[in-house]
Amino acid sequence: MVKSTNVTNSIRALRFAHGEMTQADLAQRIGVTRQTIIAIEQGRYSPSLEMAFQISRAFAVPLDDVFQYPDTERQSP
Amino acid sequence: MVKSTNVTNSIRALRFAHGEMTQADLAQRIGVTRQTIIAIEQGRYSPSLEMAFQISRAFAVPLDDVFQYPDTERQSP
DNA sequence: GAGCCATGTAAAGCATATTTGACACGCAGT
DNA sequence: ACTGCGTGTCAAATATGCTTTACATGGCTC
Repeated sequence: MVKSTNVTNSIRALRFAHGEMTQADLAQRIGVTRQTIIAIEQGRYSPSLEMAFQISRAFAVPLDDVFQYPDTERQSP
Repeated sequence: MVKSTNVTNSIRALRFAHGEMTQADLAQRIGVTRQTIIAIEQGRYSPSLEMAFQISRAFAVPLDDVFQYPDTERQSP
């Protein structure tokens, strides 16, 4: 498996929209490492559902507002 | 870490609400194994975000309709 | 120019999710 | 009683998420 992930996110945008929150800040607030935030923010892999919920809650927005799932996305049509 | 998961779901209910869809059916439709469906349905572990999106899409409902995340869940208040 | 801060990269290792295959049980139909 | 189906369980193997540590860069301040 070489594909990174199909889920995109708006974390970076939300971070700035929430008072210049840094990656480290967000990481701490959620309870994960900075690494994890970086990787997710860059779409290297999709987080666990729990992580996703925590992130969306950190920004006080619905989950669908943070993560977008592109259409029916076939692996290899 | 011994806790299984904090995320609950309504998969079983949705399956029946969608024409007696069996676990195997759902698994195939989503592209995972029956094992995975069983485990998630029983809350043994929380799926990846992608999996969650696929499941909710299989039922044509918003993600928050399938998975619920309990309050602010503190590990040890 | 030295020092701090925010961000990015990399590798090793542990934890968890997902797969595969096999078996058990209750229930309906023949 | 036998068969098929939906569900559940167990165990081992592979894949992926997450952590830890360490180092590199650009921008900023002093």
